[in-house]
Amino acid sequence: MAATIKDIRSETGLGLATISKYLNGGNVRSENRQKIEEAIKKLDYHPNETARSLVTKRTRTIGFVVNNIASSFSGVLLQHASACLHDRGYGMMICDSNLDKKQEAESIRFCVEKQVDGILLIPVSKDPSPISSAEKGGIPVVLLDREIESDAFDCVVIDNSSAAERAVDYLIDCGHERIAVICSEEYTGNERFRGFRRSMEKAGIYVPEQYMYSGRTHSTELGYNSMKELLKLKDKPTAVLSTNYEVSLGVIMAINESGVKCPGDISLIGFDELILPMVMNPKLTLVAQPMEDIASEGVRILLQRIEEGKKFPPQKVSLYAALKEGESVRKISKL
Amino acid sequence: MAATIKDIRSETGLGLATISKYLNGGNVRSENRQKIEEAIKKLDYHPNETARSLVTKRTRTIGFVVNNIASSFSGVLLQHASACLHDRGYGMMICDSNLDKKQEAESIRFCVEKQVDGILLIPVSKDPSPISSAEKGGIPVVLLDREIESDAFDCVVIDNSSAAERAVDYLIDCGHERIAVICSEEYTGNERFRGFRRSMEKAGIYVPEQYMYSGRTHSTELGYNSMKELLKLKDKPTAVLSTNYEVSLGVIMAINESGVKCPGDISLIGFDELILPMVMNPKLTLVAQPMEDIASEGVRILLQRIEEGKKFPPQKVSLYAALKEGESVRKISKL
DNA sequence: CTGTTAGCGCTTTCAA
DNA sequence: TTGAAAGCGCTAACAG
Repeated sequence: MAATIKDIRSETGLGLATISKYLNGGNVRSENRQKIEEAIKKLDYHPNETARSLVTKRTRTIGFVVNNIASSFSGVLLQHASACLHDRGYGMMICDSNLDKKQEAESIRFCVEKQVDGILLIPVSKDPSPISSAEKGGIPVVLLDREIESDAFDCVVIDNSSAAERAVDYLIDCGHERIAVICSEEYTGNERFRGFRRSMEKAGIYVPEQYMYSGRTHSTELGYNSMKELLKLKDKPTAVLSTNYEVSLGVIMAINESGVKCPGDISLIGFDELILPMVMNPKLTLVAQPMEDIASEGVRILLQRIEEGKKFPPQKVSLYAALKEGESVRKISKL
Repeated sequence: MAATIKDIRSETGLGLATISKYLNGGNVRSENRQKIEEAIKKLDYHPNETARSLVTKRTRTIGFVVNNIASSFSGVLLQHASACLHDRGYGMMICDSNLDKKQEAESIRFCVEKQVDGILLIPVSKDPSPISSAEKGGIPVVLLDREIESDAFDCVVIDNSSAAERAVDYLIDCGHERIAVICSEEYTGNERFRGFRRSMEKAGIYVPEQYMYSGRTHSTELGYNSMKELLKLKDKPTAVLSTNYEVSLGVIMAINESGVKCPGDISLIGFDELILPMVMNPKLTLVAQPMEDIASEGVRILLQRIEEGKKFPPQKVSLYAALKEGESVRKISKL
């Protein structure tokens, strides 16, 4: 049986309050401090966080509810968030929504019952209703990577539409006009599609229907199938914007399989600087999201919200995502 | 403020014990059952798990301490383990050891203080000492993917050395003799190297020093650098065994960069059927680990251990990893 | 600075 | 079946 604070009392003859105060960094006469420290060492005492939580009503644990734990993107976010939290003495309880609203609601409910102090959420959809249990429980939620249809929550995103716009501007600058886009049908996909449209309109380029793909299927498949279709066209695009990591994987599979050369035959811009773009040949030109900043900002806001409650209005942080040139875009000399 | 069991008492006029019994699935007169259910709905009551844990001494939370959360391998294991645990009503607290023994010890200590019921551990090294805090606390630990220098713990691994042996046998069957190996310097790397040796000895093939690489650097770098060296050799190998996913990424980078053709100029066998092998061209021939089984077996044993304590001896489960043929190995017609 | 006392919200004897 | 009471291990007033 693990030692308790009462064992320390028997060992030292001091009162519980004194020991508790010592444990929480309060002032104790140095003579007593010594005694306590000895007893702690002797008994190998470690505070029971459960008991502590029951009275303080803080578990120093936050829930990380992620739309899809299998995606590399969330893995990296997880890594950074976990590091930030541990640095501040917080633990992280992880739940996978598996791209399903119902599971998302359950995950949040689960976290609330576990009395987490706050929740970091990568939402599945724009629907705020799965979060209701956290709201009722008064548990703050910070949204990561995606907004939802409610401005009641703090939120850290990148400026998806202008990042996509800059990417397409770049393609156009390189001389491309026949540009296709493949995007997932959710928040980031839609935003990035908007940026694509804006850039093309600005340049006065008409985009035929068959250059625009979007879908709700698993992203890698979407990328793969869409690219296959694009390559069948008689009037093929010269460049493709792929709006997320998984889509890019599919696109690359299709390109490789077809024996088409990139960037010789087709140029490609993707999103997210994860492992593949680094190992592929040619190096992928991409929009790099500041993963570490997304995580650390999210954690910072969440902890502040936990400290201060609703003393400040919901924060909407939009981070800048830079375009990183690789070698997957061909520069077409203009006439 | 969230409703408590006392609010239910005020609402129903019943005793705390009765309500508690209902909550825990005990027998209650159906009349009272109704009352309680109504009150729960009306007050939106949800039990406080912290309070419950304090008295039952079970948190229904397990710790997942992972050597390196950034690796795709652990991400997939995480996903499966999390699903298994949630199915059984358990939560998962995640900690990253960041490939560091000290951080591993801290992570385990952290989990113990959080009163987790058990720990799933992908160890950083073979050293059992970081686990001591869990042992002292009487918290069961199940090792995943790697063994350590102690047979006191349950453990789920694959049969690394024979899987590697089969892979090399296959290369030899395909007519290769000049076979190089690149392995990380830790448990799985060493085991797989043993399999490599066994196969080569069996076939009576001498392996020159410069065909064997191992190192403690980050795996992707190791693969990249080693492959670069191999390609400089005048007497190049015709095939390479890469003993883990990250190493393979590096190897592929080096191959791509050098303009060497796979499998035309060089054949490659890797480990782990994750995303890259599926998107790369040619499809990588590899040893596929049964990720889902590793996770579910680990969870099963851990929960059993939590239930039954030391009533049964430490389990050592070794799962079979199958070789999956892709197109990255050239079949050399034998003379 | 120290100790006493009263809980946190729940489960669990034990007697009724 | 039910309820009163004790207590899980700790913190937080409040007196001393």
